[in-house]
Amino acid sequence: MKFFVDYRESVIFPLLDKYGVPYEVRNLEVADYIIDGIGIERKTITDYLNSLMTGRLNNQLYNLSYNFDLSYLCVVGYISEGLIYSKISRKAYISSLVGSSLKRANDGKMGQVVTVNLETDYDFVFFLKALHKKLSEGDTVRLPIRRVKKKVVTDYELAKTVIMAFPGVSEIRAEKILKKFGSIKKFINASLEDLKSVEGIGKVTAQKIFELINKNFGGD
Amino acid sequence: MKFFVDYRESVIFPLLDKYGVPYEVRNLEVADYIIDGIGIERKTITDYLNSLMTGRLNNQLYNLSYNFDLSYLCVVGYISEGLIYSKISRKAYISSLVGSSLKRANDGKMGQVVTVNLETDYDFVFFLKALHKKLSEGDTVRLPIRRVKKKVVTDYELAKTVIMAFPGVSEIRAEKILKKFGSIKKFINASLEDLKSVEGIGKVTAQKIFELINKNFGGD
DNA sequence: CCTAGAAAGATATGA
DNA sequence: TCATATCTTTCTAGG
Repeated sequence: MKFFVDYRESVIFPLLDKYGVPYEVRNLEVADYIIDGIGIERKTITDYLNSLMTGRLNNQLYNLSYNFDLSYLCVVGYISEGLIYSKISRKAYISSLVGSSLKRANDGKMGQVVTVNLETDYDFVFFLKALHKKLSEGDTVRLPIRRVKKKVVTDYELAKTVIMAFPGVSEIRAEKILKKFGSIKKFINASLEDLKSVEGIGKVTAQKIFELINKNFGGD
Repeated sequence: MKFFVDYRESVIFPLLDKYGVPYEVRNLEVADYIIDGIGIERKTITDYLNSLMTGRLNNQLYNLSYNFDLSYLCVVGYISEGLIYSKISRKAYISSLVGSSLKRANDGKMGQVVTVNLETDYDFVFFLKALHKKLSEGDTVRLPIRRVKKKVVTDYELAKTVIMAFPGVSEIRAEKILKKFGSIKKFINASLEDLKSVEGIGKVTAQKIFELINKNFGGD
């Protein structure tokens, strides 16, 4: 997965190198970093407070929101320290946190900007690394499988776990499925009608399950 | 505008009084505070790190996301200080920030959870006040909250998750299985020989998987 | 959330 | 086919 860094972020390059984050330098227009369509803007706390004062922050948030479905505004530094040397009040800073998360275009269709406070540039690089890793793994989203904790796991529990891995199926439905079809194989080979006939599974869930079972991802 | 506070948040009551935020005490199920349909959960940094360790944080984030289009997880305290007295590594903490912002339901339709770090309970109360004020003013266009356009969870990921639910199969093997068979259905209907022929799956694992797939647990 | 290390199993080799 | 050694992956426990 490509990880683009704006050439002006040269202070961060050595840290990226040090912590083994592979990147490509570019001249980026709207953000300092882009990973997989997600924009990241890095600001020191001083920068942040200044932009807040001049009103430039609003524009930048708008740009991020306009250009990315999801973007991060990473504020690097210790808040209290930054506030000491700034004319901005603590109150105004906190209000800005509220404002940035609520702000939207009138059509409500713009992207979410998430403001993150990180203490140091090291933290920031770890943040980038974690983001890069998560996105590469596609792990952002996989639902946790509720594995059975006990040491001795029965086949019945294992089968249930497999069935619970389908979207929209939790323990109760899994039990009903297993009761109705008897085995994983029979469940997988069930028709859409059969799936719908399970108590607690409606047509939407049935459809989703059915599609997932049959969907082809290539293969030999 | 109604501002509901859970009765367990009594430590915050005096501060709310002091700073003139009008509220009503309730027994709230899914959040500590609710303003205009927005849920707010307050956690000390210690709580946050503990929940992270036990995995409870995931459930709580899920609940927030499930119940509110927009919700805030407010972490109160100094991160560095919290980390000193915790078994969680700094890296783990930062990764958790990434994770929480990316977490979604598999259809991408759930609410956005915004994690905010605030240094003190005073800051937290200012945060509430600012939020209450902004929402009362209605100067922010809030709804509809953006829905993620593309599926955040691909079907491929879901299929992988299902396959990973089998004992002895984790990410690497799941990918190889999906690559070889192409779909869940073909995998489930594979012969023992076919299973064994997947790279990384020997006769022991193949046998276990095969038996689990075909084992009958009764059924109608 | 991460990391480390144990445990389990896969694969390669040689007889 | 089996025994052995080495390597990979999974999975759990601990931080």
